[in-house]
Amino acid sequence: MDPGSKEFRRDFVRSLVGADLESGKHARIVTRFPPEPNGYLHVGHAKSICLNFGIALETGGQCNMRFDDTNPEKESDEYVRSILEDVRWLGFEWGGGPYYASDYFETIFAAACELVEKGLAYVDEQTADEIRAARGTLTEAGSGSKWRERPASESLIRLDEMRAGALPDGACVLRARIDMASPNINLRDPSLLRIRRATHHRTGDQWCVYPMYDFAHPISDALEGITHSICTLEFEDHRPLYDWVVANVTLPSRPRQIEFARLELTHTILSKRKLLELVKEGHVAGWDDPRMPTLAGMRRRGVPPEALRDFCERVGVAKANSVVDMALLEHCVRENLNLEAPRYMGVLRPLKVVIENYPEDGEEWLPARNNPEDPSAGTREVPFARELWIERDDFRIEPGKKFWRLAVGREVRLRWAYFITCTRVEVDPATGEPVLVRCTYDPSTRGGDSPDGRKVKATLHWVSVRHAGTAEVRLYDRLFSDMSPGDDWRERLNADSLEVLQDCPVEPALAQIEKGARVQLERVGYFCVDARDSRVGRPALNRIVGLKGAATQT
RNA sequence: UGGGGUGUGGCCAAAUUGGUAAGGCACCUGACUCUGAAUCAGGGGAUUGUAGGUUCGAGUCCUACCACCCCAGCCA
Repeated sequence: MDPGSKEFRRDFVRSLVGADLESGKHARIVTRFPPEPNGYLHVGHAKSICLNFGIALETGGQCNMRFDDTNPEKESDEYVRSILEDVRWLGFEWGGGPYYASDYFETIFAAACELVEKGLAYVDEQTADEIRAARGTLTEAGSGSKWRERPASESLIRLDEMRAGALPDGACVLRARIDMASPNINLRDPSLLRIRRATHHRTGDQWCVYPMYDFAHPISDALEGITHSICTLEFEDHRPLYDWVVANVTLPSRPRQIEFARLELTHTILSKRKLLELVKEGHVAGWDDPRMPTLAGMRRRGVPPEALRDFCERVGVAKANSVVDMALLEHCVRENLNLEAPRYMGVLRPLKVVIENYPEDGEEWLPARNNPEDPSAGTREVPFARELWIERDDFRIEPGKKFWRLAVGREVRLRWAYFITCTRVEVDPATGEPVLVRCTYDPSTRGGDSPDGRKVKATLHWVSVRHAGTAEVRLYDRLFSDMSPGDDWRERLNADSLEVLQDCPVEPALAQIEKGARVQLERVGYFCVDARDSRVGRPALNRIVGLKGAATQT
């Protein structure tokens, strides 16, 4: 793609990148996706992944997969594995690597020495509390540490002791000497290195001094030749510090940081802390619960990665914090699945129908299109017999004006089969609910069309009682009833976010479907055959998303 | 309160050097239809945060104000 083209410059980040390419500032673009391996990836990360990998793909550059693993106490190998799996699932590949900030610890330490030698950093022996107290406030300047002016040689010795493990945790910290009176608090002599005796998931006990994000990130970027370091808005006022490091440390390149607004979605929460609480408190079944906005959850739910990528393209990239409507994600999923998902018939809440003029032990297999949107998907055969299951919602004892499905005296079509007319209904005297619907069929309408051209208003899905397989159906819905759950999200959990239906009759072909398959249950919605809980002959179907205005209305 | 950002229809989001508000989602209507889906065709909705100013003309320039977000970790 031509980076100068209007098509490429869809958003302000791509515009900046395109300009740098056109001006010749960079011959090749290198971006990076730098998660900290301390949690699972969610949709918000997907936006960043699509942006960074997308730009690399579109410009013929590269995007490095890099772990920002500078805080051993919170990070683990389990997270790096899940993150790599999620990125791969989303559909992206990285050339070299994956890279790790921890691979640069030696270089970062050398950079620390360089800064000290230049008089741009010093080892501060105040306690964390003292440092905090001296930092000042939003409106008052901070004051310099008594160690601020100590000779470089002295700091260098301390620095070596820090690295050698001669000093206890918290004994001192390396600080940049910038400006204690800066209105930007990030510039009031920020900490660069701290002592932490913790086993790192990759470097083990090799180090007891670890760099802070603000120190490690620009150096990591520069070492990898990153041209554009794209991050979220909250790092905007860290940019002066990022630039300070890049300018004052001897580095092979000068990356540029660009910030964009992170994604937020209605009806869910995306903060790592809240997601963790959701899991820990048992509101969901785990990180990959299909209701979770995590990539693992969405994958389990059955969201196609293509749909998720499409969604990320559609939300756009800008600097205004915004909350995207969940409906957009659902739209992307439907649009993808409408073309891709083979159709089957299955009944969620069964009601028995007897075709009284159909032979007692009669049976016939009728051809059905697998996907009306895609002729190449072919056809399959569906068994028809005298006793059928239909959806309870498709029958009404007292049909309203707007209800045009089955009722006594009404004629409807059974998908791919026959026209049937309801003659009477048997009702449970206790509840008043219909328990059996009696109908007659018109043999001349075999296949679903009437030779005399008469029309029916409704087409119902159905399953032969005798031939039915059974499935467990999990109806997933939005995790929160409220558009923006906020901090009292616990009170806004959607009590109906999961409804499990056992023994739902499904057509034989569906009972045999392979795990992981995504299908459409006609007139009901899109489902994914759960990879974990399905058994041969008894699939567990996760609802990905319902059909628009599904068959459960008046 | 200091600093850094952002404010365009319900939700996102465009708008070359100021020239008289794209598009998508959502919603509504009609057509079509063997999925009340899809598809197709229409439609409603914006005094572009507010108030002034410059200009023949401002979302775009100037001034003031308001609202919201981020920052005082030895987290990222």
